[in-house]
Amino acid sequence: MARIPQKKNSTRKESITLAAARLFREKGFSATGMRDLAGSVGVEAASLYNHIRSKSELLHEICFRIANQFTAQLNELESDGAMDSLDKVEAVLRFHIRIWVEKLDEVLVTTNESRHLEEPYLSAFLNERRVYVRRLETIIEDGIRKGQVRRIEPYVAVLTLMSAVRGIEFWHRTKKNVTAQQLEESMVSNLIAGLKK
Amino acid sequence: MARIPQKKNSTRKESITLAAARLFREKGFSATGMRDLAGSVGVEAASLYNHIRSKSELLHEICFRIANQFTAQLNELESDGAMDSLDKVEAVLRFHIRIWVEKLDEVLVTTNESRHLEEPYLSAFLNERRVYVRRLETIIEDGIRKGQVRRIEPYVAVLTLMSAVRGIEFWHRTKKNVTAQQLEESMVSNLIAGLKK
DNA sequence: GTCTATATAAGGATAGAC
DNA sequence: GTCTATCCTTATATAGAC
Repeated sequence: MARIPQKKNSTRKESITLAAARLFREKGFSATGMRDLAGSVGVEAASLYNHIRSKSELLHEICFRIANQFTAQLNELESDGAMDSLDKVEAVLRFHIRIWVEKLDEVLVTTNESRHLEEPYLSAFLNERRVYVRRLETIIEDGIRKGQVRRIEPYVAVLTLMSAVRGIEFWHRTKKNVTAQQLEESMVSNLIAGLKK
Repeated sequence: MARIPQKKNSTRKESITLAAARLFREKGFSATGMRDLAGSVGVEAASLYNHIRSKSELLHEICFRIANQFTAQLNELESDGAMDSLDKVEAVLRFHIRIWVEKLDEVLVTTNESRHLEEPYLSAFLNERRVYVRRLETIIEDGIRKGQVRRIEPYVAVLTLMSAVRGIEFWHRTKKNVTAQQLEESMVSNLIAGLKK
């Protein structure tokens, strides 16, 4: 009997991956046991191995999926010749904010637990991130040359932007007072104002 | 025979604590074994227990020492009636930057690994942090009232400032191009400009 | 105060019945 | 595809000789 094609997020493996993202975020990769994960999925630990190869594979899946989303968005953005530098920076910033708002588990695991990737994936991941940061620096440098951006260290500016959005982790615990929209606008205006000449 | 009084950072326990901070940062609390720690100190694992009670105790020591430094600086600052709000924010920001530059291991462990504290210390720690953030919000609100600070969400502003400095983690790997001074000035001007009215 | 040896628990992963 | 049972390794921490 032919298998019915399924949407990616309805497969068994996908729901395991998302449960893992949640646990890896809450307890960390090393402190999360396969028995914890099995419990949160509703099976015994041994059963997980019919769907995944190892605990490491889950981390790999989470980290590279997120990394590729960042890279893909930047690719799209850079192919747009009409945008000026400051608008590009803002677009990247808004993308980061939305990922942190919408996919907290996965992006936090990518940020905090990627160090537990096994080689050669760890090196590949770090390299992809290095390249990504350098591309953002180039956009900032371009903005400085064109007089749209203050004369600051491009590297520092990129680090500041990428790190500032990590505060969204704490927003998630107290959403009540500030909506996602307010958060985004407040953060964007705050950070972009700091760049403008 | 009387013991000679020693400076705190020359005791055996202190050097173990600093070695632990380094390992906890690099590998995470859970993934760091007592054998790893013993190896980096130069003894067998069992010998560590003549100086410390448990692995948890080391984490506790690291986290509360840093947390208390932040609180103490804020206490000092707030007792200065002559400073206006924006200057207070800048002073806090500079203090954060310097801690991240000078004590990366300990502040990163405090930030990333404090979740592994045992109760009741975990609750005490989270509460201290909550209070600290609220006090910073108050300073920002004060600045808005007095017309020195743009009308943004105080909570978002505080999260943004406190998170932005985390980028310094990556600066440590590439110090060569940007000095600590440049880093501090670039970050301060960038972030404070975003707040000013 | 440090060592070797070990107690005790928990970790990831596999075998094989159903 | 899920289960029970289990292998094997590693973990924190302790006991007791020196």
